[in-house]
Amino acid sequence: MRTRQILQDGSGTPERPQEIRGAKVVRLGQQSRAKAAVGADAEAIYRRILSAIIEHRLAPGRKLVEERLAAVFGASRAMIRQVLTRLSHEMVVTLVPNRGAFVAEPTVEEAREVFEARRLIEPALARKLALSATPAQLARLRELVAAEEKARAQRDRQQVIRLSGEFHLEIAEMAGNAILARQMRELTLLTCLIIILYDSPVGRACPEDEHRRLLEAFAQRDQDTAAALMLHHLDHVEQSLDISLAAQDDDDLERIFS
Amino acid sequence: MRTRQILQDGSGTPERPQEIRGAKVVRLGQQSRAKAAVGADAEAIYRRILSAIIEHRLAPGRKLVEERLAAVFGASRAMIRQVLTRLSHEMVVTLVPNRGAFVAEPTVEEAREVFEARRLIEPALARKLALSATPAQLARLRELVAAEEKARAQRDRQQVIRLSGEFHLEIAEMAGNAILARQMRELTLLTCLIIILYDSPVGRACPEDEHRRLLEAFAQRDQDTAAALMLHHLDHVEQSLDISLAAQDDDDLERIFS
DNA sequence: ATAAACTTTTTTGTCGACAATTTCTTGACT
DNA sequence: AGTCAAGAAATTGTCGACAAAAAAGTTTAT
Repeated sequence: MRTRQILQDGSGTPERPQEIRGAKVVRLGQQSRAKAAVGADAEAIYRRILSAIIEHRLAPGRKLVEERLAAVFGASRAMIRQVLTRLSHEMVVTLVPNRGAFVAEPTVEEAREVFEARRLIEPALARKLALSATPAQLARLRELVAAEEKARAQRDRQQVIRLSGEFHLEIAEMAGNAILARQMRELTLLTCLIIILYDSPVGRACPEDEHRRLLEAFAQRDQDTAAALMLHHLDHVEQSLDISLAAQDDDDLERIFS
Repeated sequence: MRTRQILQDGSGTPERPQEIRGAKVVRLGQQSRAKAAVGADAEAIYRRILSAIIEHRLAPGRKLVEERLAAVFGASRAMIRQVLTRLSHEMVVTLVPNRGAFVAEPTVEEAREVFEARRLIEPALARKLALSATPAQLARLRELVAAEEKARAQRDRQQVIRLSGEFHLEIAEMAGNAILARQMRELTLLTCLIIILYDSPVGRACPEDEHRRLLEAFAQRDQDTAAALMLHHLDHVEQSLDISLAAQDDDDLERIFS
């Protein structure tokens, strides 16, 4: 993956002193190729943990013990702590006082809310991008869709989820509203967790070519179609979860008696 | 708050710490009456600093020196640091590596983006609330509007800004989507900063009774009117800033040559 | 055998100290 | 004077140590 120059990330936009700043662009946490067992800045650790969560190597609910992580990354506990608080602000990790950090487990209610939020925001972003997309941007999106289709062909479900999220995030960033892009990043990350949690392994026929059709609408500057497709796509993804949303209720037994 | 029973499984480490969460509801940082010079948990410090920023006692761009704050609140520097990173994640404070923390100064571009985001989200929330508002909720909103009108009558501009933000935030929370409410909190906080920065002292005729009319639409369960009023209101507020948005360009001299 | 009470171990929370960096001050030079 | 450089002061970044809390393990009594 190439390092792209986009100003974003959860820790706030660097106001006045525009550049300074590490400048590393953090997407949905693609795994860093360098295995680098030692020497680690907070940014790198952040990305590796995020990757592990997105790629489901750290399952939702999993406890993240500070000292353990510190040992793994050859970092101090303070640094791990810093990373965990950042992840908790991004809602990927739940921080429970005196208990520790856990990979977030969005509830069914939260899942519904996330999709409701996305339905409000993303069609509007699609509309914007349809109006303004440059050839370079379209090429970049095509690249992502191609990678996703390839991963799908190889039945690499984790990569499909990650790349699909990245596709939506890229659209948000291209739409030219950094604030909304930031919020979409949160929603996209949450969506990855939700899919991991609530996706039914049976009815797997989700986005298929919907991303590609969306892309075509961008290319043709067809705002209405782009917005409509995006809305439909989101509904589609949410629908594919509904089955398990119901099934999940059984699992809530412990929560009911508390 | 209740402590929930967490089931720890032998092999892996799946747990579910759902929803213990901060629990304390933090609004836009109403000033705590207790001046409490000593003994301070992170939450209290957070609220006091946020209050100071919202109420413009800490102006945008102002540097926040850790040790100074630690002395003021009788807390350790580590604790201040924790609060500052939280504020930076909420975009109220900008954290510059090796330089320190500064009260955020949203750019004109960011201001535009914030209002664009709000136009997408808030009319939908207004529509939802119009459908579901309970008498108690309406009473609470009436209370807020009354307080705002009183502050306006007393020409207490800071309180007007704060209460106005609180009104919008309350609507977001009542609308029944916690994710969106959270995002609206960020946007509302940013809006407070934006108004402080870019409000023209001349054309002061902003929301007037718009909040009250919105409230009436809720009371009558008139979804369409509520959404339309909200949209109009947001445009109105943004318009009132436009004059200074242009004027601000002059001020950007330093930014241009950097 | 079960459950409560106690003890040990693990894990998190907090602080102060030291190193690295930036900012301010002083002084020399053109 | 103005600019630059070196030193001093202030400020941030990082770490390890200790205290507090929770979890796991052990004993004891019923």
